[in-house]
Amino acid sequence: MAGAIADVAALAGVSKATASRALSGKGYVSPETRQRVVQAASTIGYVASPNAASLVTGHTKNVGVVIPYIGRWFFGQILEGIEQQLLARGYDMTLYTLEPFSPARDRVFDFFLARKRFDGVIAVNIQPAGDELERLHRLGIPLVGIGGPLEGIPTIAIDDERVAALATEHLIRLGHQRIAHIGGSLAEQLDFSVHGERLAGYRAALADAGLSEADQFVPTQLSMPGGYDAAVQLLSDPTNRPTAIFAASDEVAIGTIIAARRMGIAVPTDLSVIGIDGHDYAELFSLTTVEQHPREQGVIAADMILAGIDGETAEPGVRDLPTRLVMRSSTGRPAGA
Amino acid sequence: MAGAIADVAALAGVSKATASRALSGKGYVSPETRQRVVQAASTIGYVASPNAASLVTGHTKNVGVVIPYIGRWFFGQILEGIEQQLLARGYDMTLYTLEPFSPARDRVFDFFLARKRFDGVIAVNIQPAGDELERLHRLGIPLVGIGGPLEGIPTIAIDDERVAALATEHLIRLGHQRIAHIGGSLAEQLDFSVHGERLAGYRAALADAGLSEADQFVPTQLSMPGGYDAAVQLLSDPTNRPTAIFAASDEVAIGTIIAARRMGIAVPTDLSVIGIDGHDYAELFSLTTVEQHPREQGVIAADMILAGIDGETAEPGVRDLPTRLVMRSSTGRPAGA
DNA sequence: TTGGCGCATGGAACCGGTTCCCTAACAGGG
DNA sequence: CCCTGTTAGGGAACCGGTTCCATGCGCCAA
Repeated sequence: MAGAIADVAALAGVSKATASRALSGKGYVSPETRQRVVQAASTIGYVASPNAASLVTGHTKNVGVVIPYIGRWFFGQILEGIEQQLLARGYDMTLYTLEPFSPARDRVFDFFLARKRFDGVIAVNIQPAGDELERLHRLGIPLVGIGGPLEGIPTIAIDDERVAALATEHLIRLGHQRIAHIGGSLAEQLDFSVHGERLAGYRAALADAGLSEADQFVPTQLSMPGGYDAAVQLLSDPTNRPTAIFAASDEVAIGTIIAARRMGIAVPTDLSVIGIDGHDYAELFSLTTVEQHPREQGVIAADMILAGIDGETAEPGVRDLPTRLVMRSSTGRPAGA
Repeated sequence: MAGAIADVAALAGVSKATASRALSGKGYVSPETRQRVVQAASTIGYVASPNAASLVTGHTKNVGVVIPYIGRWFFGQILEGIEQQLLARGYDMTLYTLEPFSPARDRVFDFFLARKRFDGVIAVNIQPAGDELERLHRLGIPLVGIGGPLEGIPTIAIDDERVAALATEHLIRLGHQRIAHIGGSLAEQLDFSVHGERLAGYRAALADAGLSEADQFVPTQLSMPGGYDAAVQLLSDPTNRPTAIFAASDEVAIGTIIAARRMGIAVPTDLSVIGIDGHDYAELFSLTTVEQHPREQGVIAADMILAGIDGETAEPGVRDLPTRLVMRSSTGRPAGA
């Protein structure tokens, strides 16, 4: 191996100890000596081995991220935010995907996370099952969550119930009385408390407006095809059709719009559609939505975990991020109004 | 810290050496001793420190992945494939996003990749600039590429030129004579040789059919909004309108379809649209496309890098993966035919 | 009986850094 | 002039594993 610190030290004519101090900038080293060491390091092409350093310092400069999917827009945005921030601070990001009911869960928790490879772990939309939460805490390193609340872990999220209520109220204010909801399956609830909360927000808003009997919920996959299928199901009976649909995500909302178009139902004249996310494609479909900013969430989570690694103790609990209703032309007054 | 191998050894009443052998399964250990050691390890809750092990073995069980974006469908699929395969083999995946002209490039190459933290590196759609390629090789570890060809590195890809020709020929076979191409900007060519090759394939197919004078290329972002904008530009003049569009990606194709619908142009009656990718959403839009399988590509790349780490030397060069034309109803004969 | 071999195990070196502790030189203050 | 504090730098321990080498023992063949 070309380039251990001993070689640098030898070339510069100093001890390993001095070479280390010179390169790290800690401790007393005369300017000339430092200069010599730096020079030697660069001629050799020396790069420090993080493994060796971690071994003694106990810091790995590596953060683990556990996330259910990579490919979906929402999660991709979060990852980009996290990665950007970690990179800027000199940290690596090691990624594990942990699909809801994957048999790999145990493996990830036991084998990968348990080893002392990380300075901190960010759990994105992971609802720990069984003793998984305890195992996370046992790691003894800072933890940060994004999404659902995690016992004893500082978490950033949006207030899903309130956001859902906000979206539903927007439809109510426009005059709609028959408002359906297409949302995440409650069977997947294990990993996404989000689904239940958005449904609850929808129902609370209906109840507040005295529209509870109009409650109509169709569960589906949170994707465009999922939204499409659910919408077809919901809109196929012309005699009994909602005038507005609150979709739990923008992709679902877009799928809904496509279904409506294909069925000859005009949006927003015959059907208003609102989503949640602020997806990159929302504008293309003129979609009214409540924006959250997943990329921002990733940035904030990274900042929090870095602060935790630096010794600041964040109090557990959920920190709600602001959201914003963005009106476009997929929503309007119902035909009768 | 609770649980170094020395503690395990002490509890089992053996030496560190024996404990290590018992746990790794290498070397001679009597069954009873092994049993005792394993027992001790589990009562203590011992997990090996990969850093310490890497230090002496030289293997980190960690693969670096460099990729231009995370959030886009295509790259997300690749990542899922890579990650799944690495996880199954006990490897970690550390991720760096390297956007085409990002100033972070140098940082990634110098600071992150240069350290001896990886057993191998997978470069996804990275066209190295300047001495970046040489720096990759200098790492002295197995390298695998996905996408564009990389000098001296085994790469898996699809034959972009042929795929583009295939798609274009499909349109020609249907009887189209005015076929436009919406593709990636050649200014981004630095990172995506793909763009140029697809354009070349398109032109070659036109030339073969004696339609060269119909060549009409509009560069754009490879996304739905990108496709939408380009399509609007391409279709806005009714007197001079192509009857078919070959889009360089499915997202572009979908954006094109949306634009056409909004402009009152029927697909496929007035306009045929074909894409490339096999996107999850292709079916929803009845999109004819040439399927590649990015997730598969990720799996194969992971297998190759693991083989390389195991000492098998793969010869450099591009390994082309099969693709498949999937016909749906976004393409058809031109109106006049 | 002796030599050699296979198995089981312990001691110690080693991987490549960081850091503690110690010494030395050279101030400045009393 | 001596004591103390500050700056520079070296030696060595240490982080937590893996692996080389040496040792001991039982057993079989010569």
